Amino acid sequence: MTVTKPSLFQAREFARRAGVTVRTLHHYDRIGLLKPSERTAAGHRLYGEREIVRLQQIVTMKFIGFSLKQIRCLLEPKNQELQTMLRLQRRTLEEKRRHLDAAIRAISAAERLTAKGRAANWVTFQKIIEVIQMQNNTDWMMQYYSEDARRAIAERAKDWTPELQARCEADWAALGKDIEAATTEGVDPASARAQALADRWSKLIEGFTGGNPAVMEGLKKLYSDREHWPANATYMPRNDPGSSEFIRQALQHRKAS
Amino acid sequence: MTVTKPSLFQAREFARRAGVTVRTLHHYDRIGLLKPSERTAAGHRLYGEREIVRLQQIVTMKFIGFSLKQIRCLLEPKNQELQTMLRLQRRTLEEKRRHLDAAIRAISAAERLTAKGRAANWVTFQKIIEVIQMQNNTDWMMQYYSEDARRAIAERAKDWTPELQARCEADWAALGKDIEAATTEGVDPASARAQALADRWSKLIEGFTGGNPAVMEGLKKLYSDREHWPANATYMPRNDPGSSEFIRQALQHRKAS
DNA sequence: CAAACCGTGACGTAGCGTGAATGTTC
DNA sequence: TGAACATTCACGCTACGTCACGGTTT
Repeated sequence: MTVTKPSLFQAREFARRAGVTVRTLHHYDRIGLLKPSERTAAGHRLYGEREIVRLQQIVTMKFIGFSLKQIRCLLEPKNQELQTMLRLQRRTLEEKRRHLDAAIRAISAAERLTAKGRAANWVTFQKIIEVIQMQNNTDWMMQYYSEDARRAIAERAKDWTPELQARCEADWAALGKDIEAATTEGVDPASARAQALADRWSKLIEGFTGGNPAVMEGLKKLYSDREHWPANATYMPRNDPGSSEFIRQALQHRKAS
Repeated sequence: MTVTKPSLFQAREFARRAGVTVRTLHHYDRIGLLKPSERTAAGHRLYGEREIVRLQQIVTMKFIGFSLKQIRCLLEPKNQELQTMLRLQRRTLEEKRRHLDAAIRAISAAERLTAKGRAANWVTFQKIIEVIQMQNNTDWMMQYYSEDARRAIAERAKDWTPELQARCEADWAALGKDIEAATTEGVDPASARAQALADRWSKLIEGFTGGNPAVMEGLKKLYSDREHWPANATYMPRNDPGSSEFIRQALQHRKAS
């Protein structure tokens, strides 16, 4: 009769089979995630078939991005909430991906700018990130918009290509830089140069609002409620009140004329 | 005459402006990334305008995903390789995003399977990840394909939608599961059931090769060179030689008939 | 006997969070 | 004088990598 082969593996071979290191096995042993089925007299670890399966499961869940603690929990036989955890984990990963995308877009924009312009400019770079962060926090910003405004924004978002987005980001960045230069040089808000800047500003704003008064209303509310912005919102010109004040004055002069 | 305002900030206020915590400032101080411009007699930190700029730069680069060590290096005035670092960092982030995408796809596929099937099945899950990992390591696998084969693969990749991909992943997963069941039950490779499995197998293979002999040649080389697969390649049935052996035999029987 | 394996510590990593114990400023 | 600041330790966390030192297997 055929004897069921015990098929025990030493650490090295066992680790190779699953694509992990021996140190990893030690670690999993210590934290109680995966213990050898037995030990030799000298204390060498021996793993069996069941351990192979378990290790594969562990590797699988690591790929999904679960922490070892979560994995230990999920592998308990009584545990039935894998479905729930999968959903949650997917949300988490999607969140991370949004951040990654934003970072990549920021770098790309910066590369384009430094490529055609001169040396890398920090202010420009930060402006870009402000804009991207803003786009990223769309959900939070929406609370400032009325129903009408939201519909209008959603409508315009439909034909909003990545190229358009990049273009827009670069424009805002360049404008921010120029305004900052103007303020530090002490340019008069009534001067022609300031008026040109104000023009570019309102053009860009219009590009976002689409001329819709409801959207502009929301935008105004958003900006005047500065003190309620989330603490981590470094992405708006709160650190540079000079620029927005400058634009405000320039716009007033334009209206007056 | 107007005196230039010193505008010094205490830790709390300074941190709030940049959206970081006081502890973070302590940390940056200790590792020499950002030191206060001065201290009060009691040792309280005081930060000036220049530090504001620097902190913003730090936050910006953190957003991009640079490590504090890299940031410290990049912020040295003599440093001129920002361009290079940006390019590298983008590559890194894109790599991470690929992994994230793969993980998300894996979860989605698993969710679909567990939704219509019964409880979550680990074997199925792992099969999915094998396939996804395989897709992910396209670059490495390409070395096994001839010029012709690569062109053919690239051609077919053009109309390769995510839906198709998901469908394909699920099919492979299901097939892998069924084969495993058959082997453990000791099904005869010559039996009708085994032939059905072999049929499904070759259909899926054909779906990838498109019937192109060059592609099939490469695939064969790839699979026969098992010992040179990267150590971390848990994504191929190396741990389950039984299944592939079973299919090999079943296919031979089919040829013979 | 030598090579190749095994074991157990124990420290290092990144970027802070979170106290604890204590002094300073308004 | 009390509240709200500030300071410096110092341990905790993730998932192992990387020695160091010494025993075991073949």
